[in-house]
Amino acid sequence: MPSRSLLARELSALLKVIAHADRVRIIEELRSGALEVSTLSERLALPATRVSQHLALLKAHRLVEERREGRYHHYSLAEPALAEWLLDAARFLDQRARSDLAARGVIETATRIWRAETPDQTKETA
Amino acid sequence: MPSRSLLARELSALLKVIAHADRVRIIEELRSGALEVSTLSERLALPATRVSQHLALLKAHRLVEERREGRYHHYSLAEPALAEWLLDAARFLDQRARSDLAARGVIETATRIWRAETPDQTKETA
DNA sequence: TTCTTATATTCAAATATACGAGTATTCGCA
DNA sequence: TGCGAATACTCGTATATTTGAATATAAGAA
Repeated sequence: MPSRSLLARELSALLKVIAHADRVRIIEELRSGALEVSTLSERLALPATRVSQHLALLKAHRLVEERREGRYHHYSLAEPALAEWLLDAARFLDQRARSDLAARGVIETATRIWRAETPDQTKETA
Repeated sequence: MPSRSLLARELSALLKVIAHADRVRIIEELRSGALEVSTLSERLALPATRVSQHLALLKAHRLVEERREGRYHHYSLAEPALAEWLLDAARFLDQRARSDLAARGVIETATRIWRAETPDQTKETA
């Protein structure tokens, strides 16, 4: 029954792609729609090169899609639900981290913002 | 506003812990209750040493809990919902992998089994 | 065409992770 | 007490990932 371990391998590969602070932030930022590399670079305070590299990886795994328009490349989530699923993982954070973040209201705020900013995104899985 | 990037770091750290085929399988196996290292070792066809190492990592991040009983150490998911959340990620797998797995019915079967085997687990977090 | 901006690619060094082998530790039993 | 089984820990090595710097491409403006 290698199909089970196959699924495990696919899932772990997927998680590996997302498991980077920069990429998590990129997915966060893309929750409400497409953005260019330069915009992401500003918002996240990261060099554009780095953002570009992360986006290339995310794109290679079909987590984001690229739409070129002139010299700007717009990136968007292939599955907007990904952002919600990801934030949902906050449930499983270590208690210390969770209470720390909860104290600052980060998770709650993020949840509210994400849900508010992506009202219909979940439906249109185009 | 470093709280956002703090959340991203915590989430990525969490994903990093799960992002290994062996550990995904361990989480799968633990979905229906506690198991010993030796049982996991058999079921997954992995050396016990390796299983033990993975469990130590999962435990360090409070994803699993240990209950010692004699010389057997029973491990269980700290949050049984983790297994469901993880399987849910199959939605975001690359289309190629997804259709391959779908053709074999792996995801559907797994979903059914997992849901069926974990009816009340969500409540008894002991 | 030349210049400028936006994004990609390549390379090498630093860092992190995975792995097995060997060695502890802990427990139950005699 | 001593032995064997179950699990944990500590290494060194192999491999993978991350990173910035440098270079390359692509598109619009002059």
